[in-house]
Amino acid sequence: MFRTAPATLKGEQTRAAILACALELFRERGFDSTTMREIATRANAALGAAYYYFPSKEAIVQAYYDQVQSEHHRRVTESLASGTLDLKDRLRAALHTKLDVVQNDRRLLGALFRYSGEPDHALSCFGAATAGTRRQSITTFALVVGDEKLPNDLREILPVGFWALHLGILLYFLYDRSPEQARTRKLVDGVCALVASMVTLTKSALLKPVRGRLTALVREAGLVEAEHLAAPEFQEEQP
Amino acid sequence: MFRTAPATLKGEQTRAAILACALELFRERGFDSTTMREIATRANAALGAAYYYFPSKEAIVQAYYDQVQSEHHRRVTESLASGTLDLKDRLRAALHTKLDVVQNDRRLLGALFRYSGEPDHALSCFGAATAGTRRQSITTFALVVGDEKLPNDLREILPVGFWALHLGILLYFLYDRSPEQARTRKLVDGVCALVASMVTLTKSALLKPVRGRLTALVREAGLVEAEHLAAPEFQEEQP
DNA sequence: GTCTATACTGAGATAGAC
DNA sequence: GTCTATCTCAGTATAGAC
Repeated sequence: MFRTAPATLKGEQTRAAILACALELFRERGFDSTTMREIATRANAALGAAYYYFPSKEAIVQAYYDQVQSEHHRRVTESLASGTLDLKDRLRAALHTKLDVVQNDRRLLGALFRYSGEPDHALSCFGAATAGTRRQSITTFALVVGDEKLPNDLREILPVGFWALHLGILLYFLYDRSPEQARTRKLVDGVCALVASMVTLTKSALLKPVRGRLTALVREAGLVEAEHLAAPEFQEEQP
Repeated sequence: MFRTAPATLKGEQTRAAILACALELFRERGFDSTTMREIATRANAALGAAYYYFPSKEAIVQAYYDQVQSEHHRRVTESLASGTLDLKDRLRAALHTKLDVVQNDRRLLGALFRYSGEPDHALSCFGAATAGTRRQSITTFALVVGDEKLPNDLREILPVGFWALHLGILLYFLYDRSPEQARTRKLVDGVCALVASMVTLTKSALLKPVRGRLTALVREAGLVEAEHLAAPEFQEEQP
């Protein structure tokens, strides 16, 4: 995604300083109005140093997001450790912890979606280059599914479905101007209750055929790969 | 959204030339690798002229998309004129005609999503500045719902739901490398059949409560406004 | 391998003359 | 309404210090 981790301790410190100062500036002034030169200056480094570690300004946000994700995984693991939560509450925990992690970073999070419509861009959030990040996030949502007693086809698509849902929630969150994004929090609660009900319902005879068609569709569309770890790489060429 | 229509005939011609040449270049070389200088040169205009009519490069794509949308509305109206299609086939017609209109423009369509994560940007596809465009598109999908016999709450949210679905399809389409995006076409067919089945099912006693909760949630989230014409403006401030 | 310093290019965007 | 000149800033290049 970006340059490999620094080998030396000093290198690691420089990289961390650049990342930290960049995030400070993004939070203060937003992503666009922050320049790479300001970032380097605040980090007491030369412009070249910033570009040595991050190939572009957007790559810094991507690095931030990788941190967000590992922190999210940690928190979800922690929340589910007791093993006492049902599906609804596990999903609630996963979505709320995600929001907790990014709560103060709405001004920079938007940059992550900048290349979402460009398949070949290195920073496209659906592109091949970010498949690793995506796979990890889906793995986190696979924890939410856990060993819930579910039909196999549902088990297969639910992690990807939850991941997609969480993207939608993040988008809503970005646009939510209510104090502390309380509106998004409320939406999360409602959505989780609804999703849990729907999952239960798909076991009924009435809905079984629809469930089968849905899962077949998702599979055929290539939206889910083996082991619940989607890497939506589309085959075939058309140059 | 962008500058108002030119007053003079000559002005209108210049604007049209710039738009046409820009689209040519975007199709040939993609959005990013086309420069505003090249666009102006090909249109026999100065760089300043291009910026006089379009405040930014992305604004040109937005102008293109407004054309796409009015053409889409025209085609949908035409397709539904006979009045013989059922809900599934009306939705199919709406989605396929949309794809027909943009079929050869995948290299520029992606730019439309560039500011989707930035609420305040003039070209955010979910932002206040593009509410008009969005409202029109939802109106087109309201035609698909038509006078189908449906519970009122469903009638209220379906146009917005179809519009959101169509955005997802467009995104899939952008990433679809199968020849002529046959894969997307197949997905559309599957999705339409499934959606129609699900709409029918929501009338059953088993699903009525879930339907009520879903529609309540969508309403509370502010995703649908009066008269089926959503303008997702979020209230309250948090400066 | 990890930087500093500096100069340079390209392109989006703007100001102001006409 | 249109053009020329100019600005800003992301990103590159290079040469060298440690």
